Amino acid sequence: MTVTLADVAARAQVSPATVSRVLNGNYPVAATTRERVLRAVDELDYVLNGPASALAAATSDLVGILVNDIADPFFGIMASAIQSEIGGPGGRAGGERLAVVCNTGGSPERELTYLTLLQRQRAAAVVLTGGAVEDEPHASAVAAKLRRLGEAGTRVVLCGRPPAPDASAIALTFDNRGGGRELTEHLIGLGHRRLGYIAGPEERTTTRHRLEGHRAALAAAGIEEDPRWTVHGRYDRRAGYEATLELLRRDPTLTAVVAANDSVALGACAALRESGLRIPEDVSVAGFDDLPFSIDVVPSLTTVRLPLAEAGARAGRIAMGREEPPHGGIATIRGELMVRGSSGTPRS
Amino acid sequence: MTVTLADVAARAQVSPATVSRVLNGNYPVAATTRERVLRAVDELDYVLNGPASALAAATSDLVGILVNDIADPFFGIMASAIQSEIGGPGGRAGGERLAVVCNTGGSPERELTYLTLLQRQRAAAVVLTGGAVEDEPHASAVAAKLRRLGEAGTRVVLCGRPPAPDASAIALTFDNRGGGRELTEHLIGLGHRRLGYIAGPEERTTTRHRLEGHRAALAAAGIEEDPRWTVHGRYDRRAGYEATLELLRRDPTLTAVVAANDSVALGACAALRESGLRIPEDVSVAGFDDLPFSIDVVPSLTTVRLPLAEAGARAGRIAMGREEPPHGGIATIRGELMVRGSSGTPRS
DNA sequence: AGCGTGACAGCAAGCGCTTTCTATACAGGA
DNA sequence: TCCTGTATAGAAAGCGCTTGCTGTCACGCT
Repeated sequence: MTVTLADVAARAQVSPATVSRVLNGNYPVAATTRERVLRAVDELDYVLNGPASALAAATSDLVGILVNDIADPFFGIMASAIQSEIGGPGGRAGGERLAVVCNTGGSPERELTYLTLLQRQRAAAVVLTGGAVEDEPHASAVAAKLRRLGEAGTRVVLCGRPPAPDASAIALTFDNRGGGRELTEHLIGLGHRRLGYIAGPEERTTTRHRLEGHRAALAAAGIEEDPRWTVHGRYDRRAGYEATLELLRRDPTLTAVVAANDSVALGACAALRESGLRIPEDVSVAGFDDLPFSIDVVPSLTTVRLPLAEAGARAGRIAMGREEPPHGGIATIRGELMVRGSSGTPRS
Repeated sequence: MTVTLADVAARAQVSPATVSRVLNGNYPVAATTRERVLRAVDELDYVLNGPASALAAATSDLVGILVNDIADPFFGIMASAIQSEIGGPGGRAGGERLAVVCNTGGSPERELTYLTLLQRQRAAAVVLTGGAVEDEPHASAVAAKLRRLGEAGTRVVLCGRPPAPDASAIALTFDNRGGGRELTEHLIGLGHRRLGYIAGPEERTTTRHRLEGHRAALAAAGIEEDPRWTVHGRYDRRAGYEATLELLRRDPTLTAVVAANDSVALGACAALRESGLRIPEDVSVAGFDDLPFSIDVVPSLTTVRLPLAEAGARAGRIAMGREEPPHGGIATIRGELMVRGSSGTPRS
């Protein structure tokens, strides 16, 4: 039914071994023979059987990219950058690899299952992006799985994710804490003293780090934080919208709202406007990530730019063994404060 | 080194065949035996070898999702919906499938290579999303490849993509033409007579269809189009920004700008504002797709909502054989005009 | 002339699983 | 009691490819 290596070999009048070697190009084959083989491949429209070759060679050309939410540009941008370096089709020549992005939806179980699936496929490399879940049993399960993957020869790289406690994987981490701190310092510098904070889901590292940075800035300025000023929600505009309404309900005198990320900030802006508040005259707003739309909204968003594409590209190269891992296996990538229209001095 | 089926069998004191059957659950195995096997699997921390099982069974649990640009929420949302229905981890129970999204970057070659890679992996199904490239040789190469995939048992579904000429694949198409027409009719209804159009890349079906809809509306209203009113660019904000500047340069009297999609519209808004024009008082703006941010920008964007998530989910179910394909293999999905703040009556 | 030496090509042994067919065991029914 | 049917387990033959090892041949050297 389907064409196999043997068929090609027969047609080219060579042994299957020779065909395999022509296709893999890692063993000397005379030019004329190669030619003959390639012609046969072409004529028969032969396509290598991936599973069979993966089995025989004990390696595969699959590279997994785990993301929390593929519909979120934060992950999309990173995934895109990683993938372009993985050198899937169109990347630099050489082994064509199938870069596959897996959407965990932020669920620890799915993350684990995808990891198992990739392990099952004997993936060549795995890149995990975005914040991790801090739930203890899950965290150690993931760590164990990553260790096992590493032992099996799969290269594991974390991108925008805190290093594993046992440092078993190479990690490119975003300095969420530092960015969060800088952002809030900026607002404090403008004169704000009552700042609401819309945090992400409780159990995520990203959420915690950004919040810690925020609080560190408050503490450094001697501002005592009111527990009512913090609300948790998901990382999307809807959550930002609702959280802002809640914040306003709890304390209408807030002069600034710091959001967990740009999408949340967008929702916050909508809520503020609907509440009749002007930005930034009445309330300042700040985001995080600097996604593409952030500069276009009105007023443009004050935020912390994270070099998502650069980090992704680097992670991709490291995963492919095309770049040296950072010294010590861990690199911290800093964000850059982008001061724009959504932040201003508080109303007196 | 690595644990194999045979190791598990030895430990559980059964034959490899039995272990395989326990794992695949499609053959009667006594409860006590099953139990013993599962315990052994657990104790040895055994993970099935995907390639080996795919080879032996001649099927795999990979499902491919092709997207033009993973960093674009348009595709992210669809991919996410498809994936959740594919029932990757966390989906409904049963066969766990590895849904992999492949980023073609809009390049025909990469699209083709990914298709080959998926064919090589003997993918269970493939979903192609978004507009196709109209370049003839490429189009027929893709069609041929899809046909071959179909013959090999891979289910092929097109989502948000025009049906293949030979109707070889199931297609869920967006009515881009109708949406484009409706949108422009709306603007004409408001009194606009000089409308700029920022189209996507020339060779894409989506671009052409939306533009045709626009022109049909103009023609129906007896408005003769000035060729200077159309500019082509990519589907991103940057392109929208630049195209708008160009449009303004060519004809400063335009009263409306219709963009290829929401991101482009966002860039257009930025350019207009920087040119000192108010929206919609001086110039109306319209987008397409109704991405999540479109309702939050100021002014909120008049656009055509495409049910991306619903379409994706449906495509996913069809790909998994969990929903009947539409009658005739083709379904057209209509968009819905969303009239919002960015469109108004033209300045007299 | 004899022979070491490259440069290629082929043989054949798996890689780890699935699955068909066969074997065994026990329960009823005749 | 013997035979048949049913439930369950095992033996073994691949699935299509890779690769270590074994030729074979044509040179060029001594």
